[in-house]
Amino acid sequence: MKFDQNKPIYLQIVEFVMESILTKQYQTEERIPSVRELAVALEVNQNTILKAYEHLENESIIYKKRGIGYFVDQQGYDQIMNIKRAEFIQHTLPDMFKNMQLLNISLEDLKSYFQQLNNSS
Amino acid sequence: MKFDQNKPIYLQIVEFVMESILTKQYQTEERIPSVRELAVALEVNQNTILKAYEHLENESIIYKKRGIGYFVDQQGYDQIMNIKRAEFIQHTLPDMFKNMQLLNISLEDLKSYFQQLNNSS
Amino acid sequence: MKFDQNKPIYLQIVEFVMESILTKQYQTEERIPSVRELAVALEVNQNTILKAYEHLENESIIYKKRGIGYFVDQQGYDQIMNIKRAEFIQHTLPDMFKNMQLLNISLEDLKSYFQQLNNSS
Amino acid sequence: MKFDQNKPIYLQIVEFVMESILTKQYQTEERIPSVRELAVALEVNQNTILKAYEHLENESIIYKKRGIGYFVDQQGYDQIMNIKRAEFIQHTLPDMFKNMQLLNISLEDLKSYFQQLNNSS
DNA sequence: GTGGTCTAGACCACC
DNA sequence: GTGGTCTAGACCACA
Repeated sequence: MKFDQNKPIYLQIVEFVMESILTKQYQTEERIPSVRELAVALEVNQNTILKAYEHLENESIIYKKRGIGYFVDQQGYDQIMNIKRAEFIQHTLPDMFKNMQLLNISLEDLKSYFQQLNNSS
Repeated sequence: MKFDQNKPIYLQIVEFVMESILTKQYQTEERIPSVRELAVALEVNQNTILKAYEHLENESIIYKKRGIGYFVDQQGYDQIMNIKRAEFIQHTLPDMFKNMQLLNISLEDLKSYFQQLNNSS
Repeated sequence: MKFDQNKPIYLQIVEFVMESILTKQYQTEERIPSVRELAVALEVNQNTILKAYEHLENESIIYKKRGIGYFVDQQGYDQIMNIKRAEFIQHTLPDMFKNMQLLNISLEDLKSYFQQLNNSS
Repeated sequence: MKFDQNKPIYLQIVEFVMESILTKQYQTEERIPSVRELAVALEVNQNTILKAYEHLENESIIYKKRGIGYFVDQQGYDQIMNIKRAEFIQHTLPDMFKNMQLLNISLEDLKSYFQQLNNSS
């Protein structure tokens, strides 16, 4: 996996796990990869994975069973939705609207970008 | 001026100068405040201002004359637009579209958010 | 290491690192000394080393990994060659030819200087 | 006149005057432009011209008559030749030979560069 | 006056 | 451990 050097790696891993849960790759109450496994898979220090998992644990998205591993919390999916929705409305949207004004981009332009991205992916 | 504690001050100053140019408060080829002046005005160290100015100089947004000061580059305005546009298309947009899919938000929803923000401001 | 008092120390460090790469003392993708290490070794402030490294990073000669260190960029060697070649052709050469005319020195004279220097070294 | 922002302007003016003397545009014992005149002509601060003239005076290349102006010294021409020759041999040449080795440029290559420049000028 | 370099030292986030 | 930000203050060359 390639990481953006401008954002903390552990936060990018948090994102990665969140998306895996949102897309149901990790189901509710299912065990997620161990710290070691993921560290090897992503070619990252174990401490970095641990920090990401602790972060997710603090947000009640995953929980750990001692000696066994980390599991997707029952309320994990909903928690992620809440967090993502809040961030979207409080940061992503205002930020985007501000830039649209500065760059003179209209909602119509947005629509065509949207279609372009959909076609290419 | 109050600074966001989560972002480097010098980058916030970079933003500040860019917006001053975008809004024509600093005109093309006009002299911008000296390092010392701005340091006093913003209550930060001179080195912090200098770092911001050097950053802007690297992006060809401002240039310096020895012993005189910093000036808005002829192509400064366009450079800022290029930078902002690139960031918008490469990061803001894909990020937003991805979140829209995950959060199940449609373009129609976006439109109504847009109108809400416009009314309230 | 002794520094020439007429040139900024950080630029002399830039030169030093470049030559270490050119002479293969630092190999491609190899880690170079940490900011602190080099600061101690050269007896200068950490900020001075950092400034040199940032300069080299801007020229795509080295790159950094968060929390790990600086590494020689894949294209580092070529970049240095490009920079040095450009400087040679745009500055050193025209400067020399101009002086040769003013001082009435011919290409033949140059050849003998060249041989003198080679013999003495 | 356009100045290289990387070198002190007053030194570039020193160069300019030296070349004017070498090419006999300013003859021995002839009066050179007044500080004010040259300042206007080159669009530079008078202090800058003054600094250049004082520098040239220190090297016995020009001398001043109070209330009248600056004049090319009797030994001015020879002085310039000495200075330029010394600099050429001590700095320009070794610097160039060093770069030639690093860049893998031979004396033959130099010859062709030389002819190119002669043709284009 | 202007920008620029450098230091010593503190403090931070990240790996 | 790593890089990075920031400060206070000194000192310099240049216009």
